[in-house]
Amino acid sequence: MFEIIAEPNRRAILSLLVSSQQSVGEIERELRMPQPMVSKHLRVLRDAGFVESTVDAQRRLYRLKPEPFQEVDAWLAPFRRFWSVHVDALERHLDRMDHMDHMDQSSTPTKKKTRGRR
Amino acid sequence: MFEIIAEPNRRAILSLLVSSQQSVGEIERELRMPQPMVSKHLRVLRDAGFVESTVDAQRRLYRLKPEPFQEVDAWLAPFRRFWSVHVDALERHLDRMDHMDHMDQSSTPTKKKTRGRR
DNA sequence: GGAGCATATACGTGTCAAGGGATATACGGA
DNA sequence: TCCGTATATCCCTTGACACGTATATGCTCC
Repeated sequence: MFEIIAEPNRRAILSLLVSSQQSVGEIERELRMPQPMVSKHLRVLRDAGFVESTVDAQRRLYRLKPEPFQEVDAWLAPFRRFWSVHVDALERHLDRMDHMDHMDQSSTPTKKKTRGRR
Repeated sequence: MFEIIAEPNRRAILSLLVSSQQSVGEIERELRMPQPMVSKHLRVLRDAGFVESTVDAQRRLYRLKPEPFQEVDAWLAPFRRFWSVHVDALERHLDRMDHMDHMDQSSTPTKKKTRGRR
């Protein structure tokens, strides 16, 4: 699944499809990519469940499917917990600096603090 | 960046480091992976900013860095909007079925609805 | 039914990176 | 200073995949 989105052209195609469904020809024009390459990448994306297609005469319209993205999100979850801990630590650190600023009135013009409290 | 996490062994290493920092030898043992391979993957991860290391005598302790994960999360953001729309659509669909259940008291024992409202 | 467009597949080629093993570097202890 | 441990780097081979070109399939309209 990660191998799929590791390919830049495939990510470009996915980004295109966020706004709305597109035909192969539209993708080909917008990404300036030879048509067989578009079709092949779409094939990979479809096999991996990232997109699905419907037939409209000779055209095929491709649109996103949510499931794989949710899986990526699920993989990311543990790390998200980890990095928010770090953001909290940073916040605490900055809070301490705020306190030091309050105690030290000599006002050496350091960093401005424009953070809001939760 | 996606190429980095596309490699299964590297994802395994990252998952290991979620709980706490680890030395190369510990990773080697837990993942049953030859040591040069561990070092090489760690090198890639470090160059990409996913991990950082500190020296402890002959040991090197590796721990996660949050930034690249936040970038992955940022990339995922537009798609998250997209898939929550779909979840909402599903919710609306199920809500409609709820209404139909209420209107139709013939109570054909279909799916139980155990969803909560937000 | 034939022409033309839209899309898919087949094949050949080059590149790049993972894996394995051997070896180098660095540090701590006797 | 010598040895053992811990980690990093080097070399080589192999496989996978992206890309380009050529060709096949399928549909619409005249």
